[in-house]
Amino acid sequence: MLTSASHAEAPNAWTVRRTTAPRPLGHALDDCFSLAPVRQLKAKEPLFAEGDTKSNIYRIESGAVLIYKILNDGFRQIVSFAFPGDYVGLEMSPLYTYDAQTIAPTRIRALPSVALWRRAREDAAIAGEIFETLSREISDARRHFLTIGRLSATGRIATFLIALAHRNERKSLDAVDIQLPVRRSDIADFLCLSVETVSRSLTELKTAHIISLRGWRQIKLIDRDALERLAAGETMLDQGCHLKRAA
Amino acid sequence: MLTSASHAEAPNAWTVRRTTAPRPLGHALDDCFSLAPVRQLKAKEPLFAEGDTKSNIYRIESGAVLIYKILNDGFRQIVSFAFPGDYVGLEMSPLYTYDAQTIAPTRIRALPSVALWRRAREDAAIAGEIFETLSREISDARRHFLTIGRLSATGRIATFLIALAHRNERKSLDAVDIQLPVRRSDIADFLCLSVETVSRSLTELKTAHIISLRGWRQIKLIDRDALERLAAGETMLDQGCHLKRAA
DNA sequence: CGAAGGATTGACATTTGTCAAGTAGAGTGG
DNA sequence: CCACTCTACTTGACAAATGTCAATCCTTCG
Repeated sequence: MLTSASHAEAPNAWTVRRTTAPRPLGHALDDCFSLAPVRQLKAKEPLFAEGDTKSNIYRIESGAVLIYKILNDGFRQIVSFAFPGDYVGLEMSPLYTYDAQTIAPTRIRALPSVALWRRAREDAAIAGEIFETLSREISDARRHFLTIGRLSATGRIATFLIALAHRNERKSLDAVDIQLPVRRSDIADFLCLSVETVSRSLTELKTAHIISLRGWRQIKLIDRDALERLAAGETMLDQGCHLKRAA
Repeated sequence: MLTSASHAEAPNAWTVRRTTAPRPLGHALDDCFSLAPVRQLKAKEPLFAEGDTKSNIYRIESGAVLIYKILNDGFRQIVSFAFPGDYVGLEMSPLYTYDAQTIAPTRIRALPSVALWRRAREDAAIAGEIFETLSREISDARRHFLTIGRLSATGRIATFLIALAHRNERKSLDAVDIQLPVRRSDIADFLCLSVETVSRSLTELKTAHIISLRGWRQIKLIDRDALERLAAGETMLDQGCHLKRAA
């Protein structure tokens, strides 16, 4: 949800030829990477920069990576967060089109892009999984721009929190008590908001007893339905909104 | 620029790998479609709806198609415009994820999606071109969300006009006197603005003598540099802005 | 325990959306 | 060719949302 991912289970044309097997879940792409060497990075280390020749395609093993772009006016736009299992740089281009930097100690596997393309040409299963991953990236990107373009600050935050919850569910982690992997300013740069607005929206959700905060990185989703509604475009006023401003 | 496309030479990373050969432009994908039957549609006819089973992938021969989504709150979000040469529905998914409707009399070719995927499995050249097209869609989608998220109304309009100019250049049409293919409300729904704001921004550009308007659908780009700067994030005040409000 | 970075809050400016007129183009029938 | 009409567009006044700047308050970590 947050980035191009390997979480792979869209039923589609490519999997058709595998329908006989109970889990047409593709591991072919993953397998390519399991042979690749692991690289260990510290926090805040660059992985590559915009304009670099794209030599490798990466898969995150542990940690977290920020994919972003520095705009002319100096602002930073985060395009996606990459977490364990996610691929980075899969889209086909001769150069990296973004900057990438770790935000925590991170282990990655690097596979030379030419090697991957060669294998994709030879093995239709791999090509198919790349199609799937790219298709998912397209729909993620489009969903994200709906989020940015149409939702209020609070709606965007709600969307973000729901996405984190989903991610935790997929990984069998706690989807209620969520450990924020990023700082406020990262959220802001991802959702095209100012840090202040992110902060205000979180406070608003807290005041409405939809979430609760423990420290800066621990968030508890109390009323997930309300979050879903906000993410769907309802406003705080639409809802029966218990306590408009009780405080 | 405006949609997933076959028009293959946006000034970006993609052009680099083609610098050696003058036109290594792939026609394999196009060839697939040239055998497909043509369908004739009137203006305002639906091509498919969100949730329909994806039976066909389309290529526009003439006319124009709107790809959009109706949101919960009734708003319409236009995801892209598809013009002659563009593909529609290429991304891999078992269902259409958007609505599509013609905005003018349109001729399209329809290719069964299973047929295309089969050919892609057999022919690496076709698979490669699909990769490229999808990759371009990803970068278009991301560029678009930068536009939506970071630019003022005027900046977004400028971006849109520049994109139209590029499109016309690619097709050897007039890139200065531009015939708008869409209405204000389509621009608004594409750029996540209200119709009124679109109108005001156009008026502002006209007043600054950056564009001129002849009727509703004819736009002349007078100061393209200024447009480029606005699209890059500069504000009207940043520039030496001849005539702040001379009127 | 103190320092430094990160987060929150408040006051205010700016931008954009909304609602309500009003105007201009395009098409139609006389 | 003109009047009529419908739709698309423009403009204005105002409200709401968000960004900006500045001050202050937490947390974390050394």
